[in-house]
Amino acid sequence: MGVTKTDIFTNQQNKLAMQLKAIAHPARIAILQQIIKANACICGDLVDELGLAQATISQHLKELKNAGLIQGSIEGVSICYCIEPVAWKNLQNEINNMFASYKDVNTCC
Amino acid sequence: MGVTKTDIFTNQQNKLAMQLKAIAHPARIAILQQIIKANACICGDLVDELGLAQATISQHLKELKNAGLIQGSIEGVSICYCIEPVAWKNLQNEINNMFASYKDVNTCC
DNA sequence: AACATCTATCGTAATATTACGATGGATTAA
DNA sequence: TTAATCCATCGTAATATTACGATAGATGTT
Repeated sequence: MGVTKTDIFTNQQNKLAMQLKAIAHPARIAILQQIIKANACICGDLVDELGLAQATISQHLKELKNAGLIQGSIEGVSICYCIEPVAWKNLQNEINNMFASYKDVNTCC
Repeated sequence: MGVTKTDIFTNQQNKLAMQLKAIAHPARIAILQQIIKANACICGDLVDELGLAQATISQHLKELKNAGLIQGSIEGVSICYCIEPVAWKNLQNEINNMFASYKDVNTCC
């Protein structure tokens, strides 16, 4: 027990859950917002912007990267992160579809 | 340690993270999809539809309810769940804003 | 009242997440 | 080369999540 039963769900459901989970943390939301806002991808600035330790920020960046939502490239001594456009738009579509499938006929409850 | 530092983030960031976390599980995605599909809110049918124990489904429903995304009403001996329209649309907007704020200028990384 | 049905909750075990200090590897500057 | 800077990773403690059996409460049926 204690582990999610991914085998009884579809690949689509598992992937969507995995990517949503990557976003579902205030620090990672703040990181994404900062990356989007600054466009010219930030790196260690995130440590100053948010009030978290460097190791913690690095860990959050790793999760966003593992989910495929951001990408990083070496920029001199520091590392530059930015949105991974394809995954970002795919996720946007998946979420849109999910929300759009709900028709507010409200004939229940 | 081990607890999310909500105090250093905005209410908006915390709320969005909280609601996204509620959705960020394949079982809860499947539950939401089923509720939307059936419209006429299901209840114990979810236990049959998904391959999870009744206690587990009930726990997932509770989390969706705590996040304000669904509502339940007593329907005879069983309980009928459906989408909470207001929260659902608010969340849809919040997510849309987040994704829409990204302009694919790709001048980095 | 007695019974059946449905669901919420309790208790619990296994695992995952969160945060941070400390350390090490890579790159640039002196 | 030496020192400085930046970041990833390791190790770890505290807490949260996930899943399920067992049980209890509520409603409907006989």
